[in-house]
Amino acid sequence: MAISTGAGDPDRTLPLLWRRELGVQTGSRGPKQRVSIDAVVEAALALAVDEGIEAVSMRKVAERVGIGAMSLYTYLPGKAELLDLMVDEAVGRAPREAGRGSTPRERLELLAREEYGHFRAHPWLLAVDVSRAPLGPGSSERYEYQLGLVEGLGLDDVDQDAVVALVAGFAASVARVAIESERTRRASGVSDEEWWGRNAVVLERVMDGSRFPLSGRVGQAVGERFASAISADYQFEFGLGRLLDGIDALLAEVRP
Amino acid sequence: MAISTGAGDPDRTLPLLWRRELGVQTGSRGPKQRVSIDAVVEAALALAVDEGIEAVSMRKVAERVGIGAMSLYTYLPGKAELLDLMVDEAVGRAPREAGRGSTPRERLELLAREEYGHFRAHPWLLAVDVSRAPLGPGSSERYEYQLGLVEGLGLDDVDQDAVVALVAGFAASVARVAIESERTRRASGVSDEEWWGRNAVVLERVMDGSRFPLSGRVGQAVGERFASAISADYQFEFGLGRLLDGIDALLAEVRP
DNA sequence: GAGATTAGCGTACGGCGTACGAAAAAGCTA
DNA sequence: TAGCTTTTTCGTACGCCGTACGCTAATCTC
Repeated sequence: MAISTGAGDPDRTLPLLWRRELGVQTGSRGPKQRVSIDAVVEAALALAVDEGIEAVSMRKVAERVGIGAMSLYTYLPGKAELLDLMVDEAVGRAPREAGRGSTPRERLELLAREEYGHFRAHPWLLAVDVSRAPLGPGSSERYEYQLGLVEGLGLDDVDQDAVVALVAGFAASVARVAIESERTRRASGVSDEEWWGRNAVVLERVMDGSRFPLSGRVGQAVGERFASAISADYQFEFGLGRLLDGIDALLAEVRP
Repeated sequence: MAISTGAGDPDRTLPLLWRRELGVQTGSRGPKQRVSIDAVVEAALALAVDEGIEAVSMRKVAERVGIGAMSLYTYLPGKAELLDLMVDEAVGRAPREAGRGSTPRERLELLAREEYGHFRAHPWLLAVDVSRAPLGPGSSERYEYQLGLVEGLGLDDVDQDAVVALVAGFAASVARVAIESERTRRASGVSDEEWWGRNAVVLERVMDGSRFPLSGRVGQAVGERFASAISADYQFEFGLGRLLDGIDALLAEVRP
């Protein structure tokens, strides 16, 4: 399933995202709301952490906050909007310490580590399709923070955007494979060794030496060097080094 | 949603993936199967292309091949395995022309363009969580092909793996944002201009000039330069340049 | 107090993956 | 040829999901 967001009407979603800035517009008549939107979002976040994003259903979220399932719809238009709020909240809580780096390279490296760590700590985030999610305070603040890391380096505006997108996208990309392999390992309840052992019987029948020579050699080397658990971490370190080298070359050209 | 795969038992999935190499093990007694696994996979692929991955349900796939929904379970253990087969099939069909590049840099550039183009052409692929998906013939052949592009450059086995993963991961990462923004644009049925116009009312109230100065300036520059449709394409070109610069620097060090 | 408004929520609908078991088809054995 | 065994087919059903609809009850305004 694609846990997707962004399908909601922006006219409905934006005021929800910026609810703290705009103030809650609740009617004065009728019964008071028994809980708050923040409590709903918080419950959904907790549920995602505890049981994974696919366990976040309207019924379960409602149960967590102590109201009926359909009562949720007096707080939110639907599930898509709830996911929007969850994502913006989580993005807004990512650390913002990369400004401490003393060189541009160091700042971008810290940014990449921050993003990587945040996605590893909140794996459900990458399982939500966020396509043109309405701009909320969390993602806006993070974007502003990221741009601040490359301000004044001689890059034009478009390339400032491109650099931070490149670094953040790289971190998300590696985090995604790390998370996916970790989740499957957990779900299957089988260690890497046993998993490969069970595969070996079939694979050896099929991979006669001549058909996949490089894969056989390289796959073995990778497998020997790393438990696949930490293979993603090496991917991250290796890729980050290359990426920062490439960005440094650009910065050297444009240095003001 | 996370349309997830890899939950299946590899003892069941691997023989399905390598069915052409191993031969189909169908019992001789009883009724003949009315269709083939290949027909099932093909129908699922067509369905994913026509209506998107979230429309791929067991009931609809069965209807497309002309059997009852529950009959599918005599071909496959479940939906997870069907997704495994779809992904491996689609990956195996990606073009493999990057070997024509005359320099390592050129080959990796072609690889990135190939991957990017393939994901753009088969957007449903990136919506499937493939975590430690059992190795099938399609992904095995592609991995072998990718490794061939960086063979003999002086990289050790582990870094050969890391380089191709970096380039392919980058392409997938940019393709993902391109696809997601395109899908949302289509789903909302609203042009970029109109979408921003509807957001502007709320955003202007909230983004007083002082809170997000960089975002405001850069966001405007990006918006003016690109319709957001082609913004991903610039991200790709920009990122690819930096990435290849960084890899080139490494290759210059290790050149044999 | 009367009326208007709004939150809460029970019920229900159409979708999903798939467990279960009956029916039917085909080959093997006697 | 008759009966048995194996295997495919598939109708029904269960428990999930998101959410449309409409009633009840709480609370403010007049």
